[in-house]
Amino acid sequence: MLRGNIPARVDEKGRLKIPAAFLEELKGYGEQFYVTSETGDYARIFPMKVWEELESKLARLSSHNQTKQKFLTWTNYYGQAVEVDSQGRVLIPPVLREAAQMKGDVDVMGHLTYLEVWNHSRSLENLKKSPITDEDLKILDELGI
Amino acid sequence: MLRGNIPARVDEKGRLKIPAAFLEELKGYGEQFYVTSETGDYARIFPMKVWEELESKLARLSSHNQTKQKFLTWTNYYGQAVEVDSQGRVLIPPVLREAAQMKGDVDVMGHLTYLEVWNHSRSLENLKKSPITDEDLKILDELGI
DNA sequence: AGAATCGTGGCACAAAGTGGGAAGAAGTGG
DNA sequence: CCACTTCTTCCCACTTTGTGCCACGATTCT
Repeated sequence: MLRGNIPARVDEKGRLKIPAAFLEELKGYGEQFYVTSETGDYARIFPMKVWEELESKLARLSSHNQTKQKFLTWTNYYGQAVEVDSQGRVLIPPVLREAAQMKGDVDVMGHLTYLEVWNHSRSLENLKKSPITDEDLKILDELGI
Repeated sequence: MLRGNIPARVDEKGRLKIPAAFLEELKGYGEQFYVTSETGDYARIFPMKVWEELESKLARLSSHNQTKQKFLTWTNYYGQAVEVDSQGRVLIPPVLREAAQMKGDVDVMGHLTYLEVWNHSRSLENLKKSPITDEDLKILDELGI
């Protein structure tokens, strides 16, 4: 399972080196990945199999389901199938590279079955937006966490 | 169960030697650990199994639960899976090393199922900020402690 | 006091990350 | 349909970071 955050860089050519710790975990899935986003604020990197499962879940929904349609429209817009190269790098598709500001310093976070990549400064802004309050701590405490 | 406080040091390379007393207690859990923090003020070292249990507790909550989301956002940001080496050391991930000032003297405290590590001088400040008040003593007394 | 264990630091090797060049492929415009 | 440009991919080399190993010093236990 993919967990935690490893800082990385996207080079001039839009290539992202997948941190070794994640690559190790992902190597059971082959070289095929699907890179996309729902919003364009970040990039999500799915092993192709994981994405296909997600697709088949969607397929069970009615084709008139608005939410499903929207999701597919956006993920299609930003999406592209990619392969990792021999040095463990993937090329971020230009559309997403632009939208999610995939250049320079980025944070690569594990989300159990896929990776989520944020532009580093955008990631910080995002954190600031969700501070943990004393109230939150109390709730967590009640849950035994 | 992990209890008490043992001073330790983080070396130049960001490695923390887990005090032998705690290591003994932890050896049933294997070499995999998850190092993270909610706030970045300290580091928490969870045996992977303990962390996974915590994750599954969270999984039972709605994905719209704000507190859960915040908690995961932060712990994911600071988190990284690590292994203890043959000498009982773990590498503190760079992000946390920076945020929680994991260098030089630190205090390693047992919290029953995980360890909490504070920069020593920060730990002192923290203690001073939360003195036990007469009010607290009264409450403890009522609880028969 | 002696033996054993624990913590600490240093060093050397290995692995991971980074960047750049050049060849190849794809796309564009004349 | 060809020439040119741009983007991608592959490969190599350098730098940084992490890891394993060993040895010394301190501490504890007997």
